[in-house]
Amino acid sequence: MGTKREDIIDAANRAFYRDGFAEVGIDRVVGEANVALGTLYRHFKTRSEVITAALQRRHGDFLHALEGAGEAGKGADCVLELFDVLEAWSTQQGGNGCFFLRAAADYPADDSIQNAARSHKREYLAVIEQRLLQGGWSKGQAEQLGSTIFVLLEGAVAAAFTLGDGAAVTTARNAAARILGSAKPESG
Amino acid sequence: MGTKREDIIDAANRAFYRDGFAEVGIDRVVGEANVALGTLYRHFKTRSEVITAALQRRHGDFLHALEGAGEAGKGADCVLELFDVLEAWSTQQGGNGCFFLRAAADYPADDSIQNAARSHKREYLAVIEQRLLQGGWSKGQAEQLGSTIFVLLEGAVAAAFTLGDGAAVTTARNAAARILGSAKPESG
DNA sequence: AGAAAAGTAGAACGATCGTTCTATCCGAGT
DNA sequence: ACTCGGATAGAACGATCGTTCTACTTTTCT
Repeated sequence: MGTKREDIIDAANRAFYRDGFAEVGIDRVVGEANVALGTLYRHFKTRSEVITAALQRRHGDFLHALEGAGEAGKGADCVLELFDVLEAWSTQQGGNGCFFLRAAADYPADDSIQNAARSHKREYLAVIEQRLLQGGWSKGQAEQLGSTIFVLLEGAVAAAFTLGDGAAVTTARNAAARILGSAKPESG
Repeated sequence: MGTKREDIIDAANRAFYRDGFAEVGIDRVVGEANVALGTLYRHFKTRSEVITAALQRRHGDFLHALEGAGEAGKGADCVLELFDVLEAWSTQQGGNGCFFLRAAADYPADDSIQNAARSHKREYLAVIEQRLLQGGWSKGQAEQLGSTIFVLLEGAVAAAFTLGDGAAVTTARNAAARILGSAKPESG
């Protein structure tokens, strides 16, 4: 059905993520989506709605990628697999940093964009904590370790963007492994 | 002398960092700088030059803040003080994430902006490695640990922005302390 | 088949934006 | 006193952008 709508959202995701919100306009999005201008404005009331839809779609895709791997792991492995998913995801997307942070920073006055970014990060953190619980850590440990893993994952995408390669994800993964190893679920 | 120029750069830093590149124009900068439009264009040839100057100024201020603290520490302390400086800096600036990453993401086709962001991060990483050397770690350890500390620092500002409070910096600092503790310079 | 909905190409509009220009004014230096 | 470089306010311009509109064609549904 709404395949045109999906095309627009896909194109918006690619264009905005690759070239930045400041440099791509609606015309670039319709051009990359192979869609008429009127079609976009039939599906979305405003540019802000396009961006919000792109964020929501990316959130769904990312969560799907997260849940598609590492659910069977035990101990630290099911947490560390988050880094593997992130590395594949980041390089596949182009390694231009976190799309949600970029959108939130560019449109601090846009409530729907702020909401999309905030709720994404909340759910992301929740997934991390759930993996820690699944790995055998207690609820209190999961909250504490979850924040640390979250910082490492966020730092990984930021550093990968800055340094231009995905080695930072491996660095973050190693750090996470060391920290998880020194706070084993058996010993807590 | 060039106090008007400084006013413009200051205002650009505040406005762009607070409200994002997509939402603030040259008129907002001149308005916040209490300066005439012609004055801005006497000092800068283009908007891109204003942004680049803002980045360079912020780089200088940040490095100055870094070098102003923790130079006397020994061992892990002189590295961990980077987190303390970052926390003060981040909350003082408003906690809207890394200005350089945001600029680099928004203007991927602007060479001077890309250069300013890239060289900032390079120097930042160099400061971290220098602190590790100062703390007694070997050159090889400094490079390896430096990447990890860098990831933690980058993750700290990103997470602080997302979660809205500075607790992420403390989380990152604790993680850094644990990692530095398990790779003591005496034992390497 | 026929009607309703969705899509297309492109013109058009109003607003905004980056940039330039004009005219005037102020302050410092020989 | 006269000039000259920097500052000011604001008009002006061309480009772009987001959004709407028109006219036409295609798809979809019953």
